[in-house]
Amino acid sequence: MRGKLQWLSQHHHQPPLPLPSTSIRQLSALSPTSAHPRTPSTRNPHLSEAFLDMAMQGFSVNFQGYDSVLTECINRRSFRDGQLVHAHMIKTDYKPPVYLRTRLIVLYNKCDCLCDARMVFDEMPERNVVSWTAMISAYSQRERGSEALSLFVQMLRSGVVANEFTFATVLTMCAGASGFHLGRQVHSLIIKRKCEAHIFVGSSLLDMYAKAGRIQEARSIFETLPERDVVSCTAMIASYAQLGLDEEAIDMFRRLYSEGMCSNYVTYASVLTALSGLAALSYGRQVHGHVIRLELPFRVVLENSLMDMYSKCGKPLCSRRIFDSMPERSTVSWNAMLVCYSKHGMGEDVVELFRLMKEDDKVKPDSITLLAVLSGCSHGGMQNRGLDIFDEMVEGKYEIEPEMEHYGCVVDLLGRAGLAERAFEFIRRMPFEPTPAILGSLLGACRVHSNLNIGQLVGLRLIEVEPENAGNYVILSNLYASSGSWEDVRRLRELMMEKAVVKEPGRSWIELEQTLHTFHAGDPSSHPEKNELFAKVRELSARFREAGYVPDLSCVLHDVDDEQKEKILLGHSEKLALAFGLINTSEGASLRVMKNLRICVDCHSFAKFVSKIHGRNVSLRDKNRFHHIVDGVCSCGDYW
DNA sequence: GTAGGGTTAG
Repeated sequence: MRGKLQWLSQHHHQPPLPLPSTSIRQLSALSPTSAHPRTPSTRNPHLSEAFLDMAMQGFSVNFQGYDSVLTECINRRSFRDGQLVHAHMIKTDYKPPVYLRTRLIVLYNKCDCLCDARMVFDEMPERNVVSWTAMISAYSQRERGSEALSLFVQMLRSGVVANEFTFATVLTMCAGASGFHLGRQVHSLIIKRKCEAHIFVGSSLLDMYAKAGRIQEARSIFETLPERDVVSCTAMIASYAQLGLDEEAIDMFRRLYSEGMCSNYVTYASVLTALSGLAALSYGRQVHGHVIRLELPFRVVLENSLMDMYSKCGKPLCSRRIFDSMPERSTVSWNAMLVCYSKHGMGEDVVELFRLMKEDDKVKPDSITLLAVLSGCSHGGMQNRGLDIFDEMVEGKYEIEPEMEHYGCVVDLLGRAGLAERAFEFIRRMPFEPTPAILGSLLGACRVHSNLNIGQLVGLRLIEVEPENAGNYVILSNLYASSGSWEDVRRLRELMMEKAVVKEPGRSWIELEQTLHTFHAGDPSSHPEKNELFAKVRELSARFREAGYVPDLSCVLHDVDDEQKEKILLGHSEKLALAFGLINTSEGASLRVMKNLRICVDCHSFAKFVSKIHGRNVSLRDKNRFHHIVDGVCSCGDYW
């Protein structure tokens, strides 16, 4: 049961992550200056002026002169000066060689003037691989994939041989599901050209495979790289983290760290993503200590991931402390804080923070902002405010077109307000076909408000479009059970057996003394304290029954008798984790439990009794949100 | 001269 998460155990010979108290100095020594992103050069700030003076006086300029002045313009991203240099070439009838024309492409691209760059490119009497790659890269950086791709094809057809720069650029463009097919073809070409051993090509290649979900292929590319650097190592760690393979991400970080890998701000941002997924608070705090002391550049990015780590570890106040101390904030920073409040059901804080964001001229709300605000209003019991904000959105107040997810939030808002009929009508009038997630949200609302009519309609439709999702059957079964329709519960169970539903195995975990303890539903087999644990859950259940707890058997859809159903319920992973926490912590200590799926009604009720009878604050993170339970009352208002 | 990894949601 302790399983693979043992990397967090204190029994390891070496510290699992570099601890702030012991190894800061060592880490500082490892911190690479070379890996810091390039900053615009500030040397020779008057070169352009000197050039312009000379040009005004009618001097002609030679190759070296143009080269140095263009370099300066590129470094300073000075469009105006660059344009004057370009105009001077034309005026003096200077015919720039390929090299200088390529410099002009780079300059215009850096100044965000893609059209000018393309014009220079089109007017080139001859082109080499560098000028082609510069132009392809320009399109790729501005997310103009189709133009970049068509140029790449033209380049190959014209007989110019692609080099490592070209391949790295094109592969980066192919990262993402839609580019995978092309990426594979590029990979074959790379193998033919024997470019694969190049570290830039290798890291973009592994990233391309990982972003297509092919983590094994990504890993094997990584393992066969002839050398590694901070980018290729970080790409591998980030790939695991982005796919939710958090333990693998941390294992990889530990391995590479022990092998002397350099880390930079991107590495730590990726490590924090993995720690957020695991809700490994004590390790997240250690990383926090590090990044402060290392004084890494790009603080905004790092602080954003720190905020998110604290949020996902159940510490919204810590997130806010970071947010308040930030010298500058991006839209992502605001979004991260809004999402934090939303997941923690802090509706008023969401609304207030959104108000402050609108007052800040430096940032502009985007689609994610509105998603966070709408879902925050829903989870935080501010339904009317949420509906108003959606109306404002439709009116164009935020200049953001509502997308499917925003419509989904409205269904959630209406459902939570007990307006299932209106939500149903809203779905019918939406400009989109409802996704399973939207139908699921309405079904959940019908369960809470015991609306059998609409619930049945929506539930059966949902099972039709998403027959493999066991959660749908369970919620509809809850609904049938609560209205006493036992015959329907039986029929539903048969239907589920027929469709051979495979449920994602339930898993919960709890962090105690820097070790994550994981529990799988119905399987405490390998844990040293298994007997004690099962006995404890039984004992708790019996005690809670005296206080009014009634096991909700409709949460079990197996075709077994009630006694067996109760046994299955007692084996739910979050109950095992809660019992483990009660046994191993001192009286009155808070319990922080994480679950990979949505919490079931019965476990939610069980957790409320834990808090009430044992005087423990329980913080439970499920797939969708946090449940903060104090004295038997949950912050979700029993709606999730 | 041209190039690779990252933070919020789902």
